[in-house]
Parts: sequence; C-alpha cells; structure tokens
Amino acid sequence: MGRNARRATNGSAGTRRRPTVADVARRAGVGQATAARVLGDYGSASPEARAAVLRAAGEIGYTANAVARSMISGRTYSVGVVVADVGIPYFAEVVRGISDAASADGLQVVLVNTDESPAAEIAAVSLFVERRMDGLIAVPAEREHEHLDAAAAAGVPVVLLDRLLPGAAFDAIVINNRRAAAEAVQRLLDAGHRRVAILTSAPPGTERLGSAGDIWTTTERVAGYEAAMRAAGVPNAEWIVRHAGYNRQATRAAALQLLTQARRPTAIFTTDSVATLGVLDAVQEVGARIPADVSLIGFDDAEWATLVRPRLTVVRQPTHELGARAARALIRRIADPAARPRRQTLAASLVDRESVGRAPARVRRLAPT
Amino acid sequence: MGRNARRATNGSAGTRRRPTVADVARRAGVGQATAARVLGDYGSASPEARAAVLRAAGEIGYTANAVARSMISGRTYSVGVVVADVGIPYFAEVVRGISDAASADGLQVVLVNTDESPAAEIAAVSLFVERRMDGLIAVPAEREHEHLDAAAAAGVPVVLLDRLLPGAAFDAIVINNRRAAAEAVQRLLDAGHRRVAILTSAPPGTERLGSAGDIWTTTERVAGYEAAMRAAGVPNAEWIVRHAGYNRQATRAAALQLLTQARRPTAIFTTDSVATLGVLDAVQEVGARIPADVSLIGFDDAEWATLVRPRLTVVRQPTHELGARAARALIRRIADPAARPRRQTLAASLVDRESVGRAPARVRRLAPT
DNA sequence: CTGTTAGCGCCTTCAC
DNA sequence: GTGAAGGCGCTAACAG
Repeated sequence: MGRNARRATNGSAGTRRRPTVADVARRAGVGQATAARVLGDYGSASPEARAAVLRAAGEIGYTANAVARSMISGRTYSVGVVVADVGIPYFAEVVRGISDAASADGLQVVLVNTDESPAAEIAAVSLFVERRMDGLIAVPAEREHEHLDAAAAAGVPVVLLDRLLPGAAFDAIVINNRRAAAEAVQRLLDAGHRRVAILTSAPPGTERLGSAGDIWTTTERVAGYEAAMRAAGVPNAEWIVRHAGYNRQATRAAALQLLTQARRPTAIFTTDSVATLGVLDAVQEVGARIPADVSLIGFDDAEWATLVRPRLTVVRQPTHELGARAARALIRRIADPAARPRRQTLAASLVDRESVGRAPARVRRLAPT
Repeated sequence: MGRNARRATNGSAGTRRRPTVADVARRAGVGQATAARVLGDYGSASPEARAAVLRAAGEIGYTANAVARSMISGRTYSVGVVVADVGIPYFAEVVRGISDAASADGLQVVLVNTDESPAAEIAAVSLFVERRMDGLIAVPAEREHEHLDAAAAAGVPVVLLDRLLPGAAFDAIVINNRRAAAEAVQRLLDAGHRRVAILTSAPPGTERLGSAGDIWTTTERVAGYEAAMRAAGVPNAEWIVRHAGYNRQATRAAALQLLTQARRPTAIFTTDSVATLGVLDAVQEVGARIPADVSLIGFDDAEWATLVRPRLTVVRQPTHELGARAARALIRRIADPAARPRRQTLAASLVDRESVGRAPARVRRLAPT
C-alpha cells in the first residue's frame, strides 16, 4: 500500500525540549527577532533571511508555541461553552452551530457540561476566566448571574444562549418561547381540546419545588400555555401543569399519572423532547391512540418525529442557527466590548403533522396494560 | 426577589490591566514569591502572610492567569477531541463520556468537528500541538496518520477512539465491530433470510469509490457481514453490499433502490443509525411492513429505537463508556508517556426486539406509493 | 519562612 | 532590514 508505517512514538519523545525561535535563529544564523518575524509572519525580512529561517525551522522541526503567544497577545482564540449536556440532541446541535461559526473565525471551542448544576457552572466560568478565554457562551442553569458578571468584568465577554437572565446586560440569542408555546396550545384548543396539559422536565433539584425551577425557557413556555388557555376562556381550574424530573423515566411516570387520572387531559404539550419521549412511552404503555385518545405537540423537531406513527406535530427550533448566531455575536462583542448588549430572538415554528386531532366526544378511560 | 441586579459590564472593563501576583504582593506588603506561594497554593507561608495576601487579592480582585502557569508547567489541562460531528447522537454521547472522565481529572475538552475531512483533521491536530494540549483523542477520518505521529513525536499523546489505525502505535478504544456485525447478520440468517443486505453510510468523498472509504469501523462491520454470510454458505453472488452517502437522504435513496429492485433483500443490516433512519424512511415510502416484508437490524441503540413500531432490534454500543475509557487511557498515557500502547476492545451487544422476523415464503414486490 | 533573581517562548520597542 | 534588550505573569531556584 505504500503507506507510511513508521512507528509512532506516542509522546515518549515529549520530554525532549521543543525547539524555540531562538534555536531556529541560531541555526539560521540570524537574530532572534528576524527569526520571530518570519516564523510569526509579521514585520518584514529579506528573502534570504526568510529562506534561511524557514529552512532551519523545518530541519529542527520547529512548532510555534501558542501558549507563549497568548501570553503576549492576551488572546487564546478559544471560547468557553457551557451547556447542560451535549448528550442531549438539542444541545449537541447547538454546540455544532457554535463550533461551525467559531471555527470559521479561527476560534476553538472548549466545552463544559454542567447537568444544570449552578455550582458546576460557576466553577466552569471561573476556570474559563483564569484560562483567559476570549469569550463565553452560556446556557445558564439559574437566574443568578454574579459569576457571569464577574467574567464580563474581568474582560471575558459573555453571550447568553437559549435562556435569558432578567437584569443581566449580556448579548443573548433566544427564541420566542412564549409565542411558540401559545401557538402550539392554540392549535390544540382549535381542535376542540379543553383539558390541555403542559408537561415540562425540570432539572434535578428544582423539580421538587413543583415548578420548572429557574429555567427561563420553561417558564416562558408555561406562560405561553397559560396565555393561550386564558385567551380561550378555559377556567384556571382546568389547567394542568406538570413538572417532571429531567429524564425520560421521570416524564414517562408523570405522563402515566396524567393519562390515567380522572378527568384526564385529551391533549398534552411537552416543553422539550425528553418529555416528549416520556409521554410517548406512557402513551404506548396505556395503549392510548394518538390522536384519537390524546393529541400531542412537543417542543423540538427530533430526528424521529417523522418516524413514529402518527408523525409528530412539533415546535421546531433553529438549533444550529441559534448556536451559530451566539458564536457570531460573541465574535462581534470581542471585537467591540463596549457595544450595547443586543438580544436576538429567533422564531420557532409550528410544524403540523398528524399527532393533533379533534377532541374526543367521549373521553375513553386509560389504564396501564 | 432580592436578586442582585447590578449591571453587568460585559467585558467593557476588560481593557483595564488585570491584577497580577506582583500587585497583590505590593499591596499585601510581602515579597512576590510569598504572594505567589499562597496564591498558587504551593510551598509554605506564615499564617499572617497568607492572610495578608488573601485579603489583598480579594480587595483588588486578583484572578490567576492560567496561561502564564501553562507556560511554565508545560501543561494546559486541556485535551483536544477530534470527531466527525457532535451533532450526531453517537458522537455526542461519546464526547459526553470523554468530558465526564476528563473533568473528573481536571481536564477540559477542546472540541473540533471535521465532518470526516482529513484536511480539517490535520489542521486541527497541528493546532492542538501548537496550543500545547496535554493530549488528544481522535476518531480518525482516514488511515493516514502522519499528523498523529507528528503530534505524538512532539510530545502530545494520542488516543484513538472508535477506529483503529493499522500500523499506528497509539492507545485505542474500540468495540469488536466484526464480531458484533457477524452476530447481527447471523440472527437474520437464523430467521431464514438469505438475501441479506448491508447498508453503510460512507463519509463524503469516499462514497464515490463505491466503498466505505477508509473508515475502519465500517470496513470491519462489512467484514463481519461477509464472514457470517460465508459461514452460512450463502453464495457470494447473493451478497448485497451498498454504500450510501453520509446522510439520511442518501441512505433513504439507497434503501429505496434496494427495496424496489428485482430479487430484493428480505433483510437489511445497517452499520449506523443514520443509515437506519434512511432505511426506515424508505420502508415507509414503499409501504413495506417490518418484519413481514423486511427484517431490520441496525447499529446503535438510538433513543427512538423503542418508539417506532415494531421496536428495533439493534446492536448497542457502550457510547458513553467508550468516551470515558478513551479519556482515562489518555490520562494514564499523559502520566506515563513511555508505556506500551494498549488497545481496549469493548463489547457491543445485540438487543433483540421486534424488527426481525422469519423470511417470507413469497417475497412481495415493493414499489413507491 | 521569606525575598531576590532568573527564566518559560514569544513579541515588541528601539536603535542601528 | 536587522539585532539587542525588555517584558507578558508566573514559578523555581536560590540565598537570607
């Protein structure tokens, strides 16, 4: 095959000091400044000097030391990214968007998962400041933002993604959650449903509050639900708001309870795809038919949304675009730290498919099979 | 709410020089070394000195500069991670595994997506070397590994993930692809199928070769298919090996062609979940029933595998574990660069569900609806 | 225990 | 165009 099968040393040679500009300069017979100029590609040097330096560099295998450069430039060409969990498709796609836009600008992405733990987020942000990241993109776990303020004050610009922080003056890229949620619930109401439930999956530690915790996104979506229900004249007592734990099992259990209770909802709106997954599990468990027994609309257009039968009506978010915009906003902010914070609200759109049907005339009782 | 609503400055103060150990020392009235010792938490200092330094540091808002530290220690406490695309669930989960194990050891993850482009991978690796990463974890896009050898030679240890590189002396974490594939195909064979097809999704640029390109994983899985077919005595002429492009549409098209051709396969084995998605799309498009018309086994246990009807029989990989092991292997290698390269082969397991059935006595002709 | 003094590798005046 | 020298912020010798 003619492939280069030379044995890799896998770092065992790493203890040997790596050549520096001084080494190159010495070997090329020029001053260190000259070597640095051609190696760093700035200033000017005579063609002869340039050639000599390049040759010497090649011979001894010189590689630039970006750490030393960062020390002088003050830039690391990296952005810190804080999300709950890249393992979740939504975040994975957002991170991909960030990565694309960042690398298009020569920035690398340093990724941290917090699992919505404020402590983990605080630690990550402070580490990012110490490491002199050029900037941060965060999906904040809670409303408290002193740590982000501190980062900004220390000269590390911050861009918020997915969630807004009341009272914080950062650039932010979000979608219009309230409107999108209201629109989805309205679709359900239009189909004649009255007992419409909203199921959210709250991060660990907050679900015990019986609320969605401090997650802005969820709060907004619930607000959208309430607005639509109110506008439709559904009495407050008929509203069904449930917060489950942040995983498929927990949402499945919550949905199971919801579906089998007396005066069960005939339609469910889930605020994220983890919850949607849980509801679908529960639906199958009680043998309910969608949309004959229950109608369903979920947030996020998962790859499997068109695979299940019936295909799911969903609220689609521009995930990749959200990430890309956040990165671009950060890049702008790095270039102009003094600019006024700007919020970009992207549109989420309702994608009609087949999981919404007319409310049943007579509500069939559901029970685990 | 009593929340701290102080205005964030978002980096506008970033132009102001950040305090250094020297500043702290001066203010605390101690020598720079003493200040450095308590701030850096090494050596020893008297309780009084310590207190004074800490107080001073707090007053002027000192933050350590990790870049300067890296310059001296030679360590950046970051690992470079090269994958094709975090947007794909498989990689996302693997990255999460890496991140968990890495952060447990104080290492941060710098993530790069290559979309299987060798050029992008080479650029990323060389950047990682310049940035003095403590180590690299790569899902290599092609068999060529000079760039990885160079990284190792420059003292940046490399760990291979998911794919082996013939002739390269790196630690590697992989699964037993060949065996897992053979086992899956065997299950199909056991159900009486003879015309069993294997569908792979090759990265862009390689599918034109009509092969899976240089992706080791795919090659192995095809080898497993062939081994099983051969062992079952299925004549070579009956084997059906198809390589589609690296996306859902391409695999859908390939599957469509497969399902509607004369003497179509009665069972399909897909080598990754993108391909599985494509096949499912095609199956629905031609109105085929699983497993009555076609049986199906796919690689990777996607979250939706139990959601579709029938539930999918799949080959499950320990994705998170693969990533975690890779990170741990790297950590060990960083500690002991001279150790002998070690390969860890994890087991993928066949998860039996309902997408495999007896081969139909009479093969129903399928056509797009 | 503490302070002084050198660098780490590079870029950047500043004279020449 | 080029070289010498200083310094980025920190740690690592050293003496004291």
